Amino acid sequence: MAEKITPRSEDFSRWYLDVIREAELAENSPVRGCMVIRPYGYELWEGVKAGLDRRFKETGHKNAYFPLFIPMSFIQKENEHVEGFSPELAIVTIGGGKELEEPLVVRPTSETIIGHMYSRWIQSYRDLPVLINQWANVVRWELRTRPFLRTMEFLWQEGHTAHATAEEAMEETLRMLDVYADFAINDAAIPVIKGRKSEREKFAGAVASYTIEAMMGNGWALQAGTSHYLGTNFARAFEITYLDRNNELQYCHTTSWGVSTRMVGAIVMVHGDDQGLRLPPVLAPIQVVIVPIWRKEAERSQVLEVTQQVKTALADAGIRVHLDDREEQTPGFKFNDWEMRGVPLRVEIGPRDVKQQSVVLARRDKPGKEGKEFGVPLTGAATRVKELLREVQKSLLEQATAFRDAHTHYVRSYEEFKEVLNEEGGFLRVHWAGTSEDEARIQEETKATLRCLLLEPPEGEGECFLTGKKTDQVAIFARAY
RNA sequence: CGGGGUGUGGCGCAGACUGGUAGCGCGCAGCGUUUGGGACGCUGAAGUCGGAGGUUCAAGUCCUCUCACCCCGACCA
Repeated sequence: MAEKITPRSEDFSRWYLDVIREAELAENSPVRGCMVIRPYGYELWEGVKAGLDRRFKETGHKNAYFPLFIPMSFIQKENEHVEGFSPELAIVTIGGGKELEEPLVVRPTSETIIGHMYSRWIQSYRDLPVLINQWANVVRWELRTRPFLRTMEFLWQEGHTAHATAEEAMEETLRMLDVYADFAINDAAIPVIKGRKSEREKFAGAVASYTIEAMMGNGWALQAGTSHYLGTNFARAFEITYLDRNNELQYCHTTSWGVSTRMVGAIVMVHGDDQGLRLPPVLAPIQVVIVPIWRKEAERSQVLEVTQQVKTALADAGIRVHLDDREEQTPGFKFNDWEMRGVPLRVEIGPRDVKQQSVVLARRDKPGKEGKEFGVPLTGAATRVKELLREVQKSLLEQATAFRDAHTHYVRSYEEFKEVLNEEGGFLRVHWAGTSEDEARIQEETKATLRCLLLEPPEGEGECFLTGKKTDQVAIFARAY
């Protein structure tokens, strides 16, 4: 049978597109730059949503919904914000067959309209903080798109909070960055680096932007989530004010933070291998697939009876299980098919197993025989499956961490920087005291960008690899999506 | 927006230079044999050859125009 997935080593970008197509996560749409998220891909996104939403609720946030359309004038109220977004806005100028008096912007993000509402809702310090999140779609007119990583329309959540003081707002900004990191590491099994964006890379309108950066399987970086401290920029633009205890009018300090369907792309690119997807059990739509095997008609009913029992036992144990009883496919085909779709664990049940009252378990994170366990007693199967799911989750995180660490290099000079980047790629860890112009030059010459400045670098003081100046600031540079 | 490429059953492609009744693989449907790592046989359905115009007795093939998509570079969750 023809190979449907290009090997990763041959062409990573092609591999990524192949996996997304073959695993039926998403497909290109008739509209250029947009994608259709198919049920399996959407279930994965629902897993991401569930993990994040739970954490948002636990940290005191409520969900709400704001409109898709934003008056043009709102976007124009905050200077940097307009400049940052105007090239990528989709604008509605005709409605109901008539030219609109004021064009409506299809939201690229909702700071402005939410700011407008906050100015009405917030009067007193007693109204603060306001902690709201919304799940929504947004549109940015991108020229160069890639499924999940960058599409013209994408799904995300955007949190928007308002606080009395800068300290509180900053605390919130960093708290949500921690929430993102916790989700990425524990649910998505993606090791991420928390850091601050440089002036050049920060969000348009923010005072400071923070990021979680992940390394993809080709050594490139991906910003998997961002959290912004907006200072009083939007409060001033939208007059979000409150009276403090001394009856004095003050501007609120606001934050915003977002994670998008890009996270799905990250999961694909961090864990996937030449066989296809490898999904972390916490997020996998199907955690366990059962494949029945038989030769003769007599064996069929016996085998199916046992697979049905196991399915029930696993479902009762709270495991997302699927029984693949298709008769038109051979077991071998099913093995490959479900591996390609990234199901973490497979249960094989054939006549031999029925006789011994046992099952065969195969884990996705380890190839072939190495990942198989034979003769697992039927009675203890659910317990063993649960253990293995935990192990697979842990193992995926370990593998990704080991990969990232193996491809992260501390460099001391620009020469070394270029050499390592060319020969190995990956993350370049440097002491950094350069300017935005230096950053631009590095990008031009090497295509690497400053991904983030580490929050608490363990290195201590050193010399900037570019300028030689003493600094305790440590940065990660990398090629990025 | 600059550079490169491709449009032919659902998908991947051949056919084009040299014009002469549209073909292959996969997939799909039916039947039978199969089933512990991507099964096989037989039968069958399915294509205005991206679009428009032109040359010609005759155009998937030659000419002109046009549209769309993909890939590589400048901006971005």
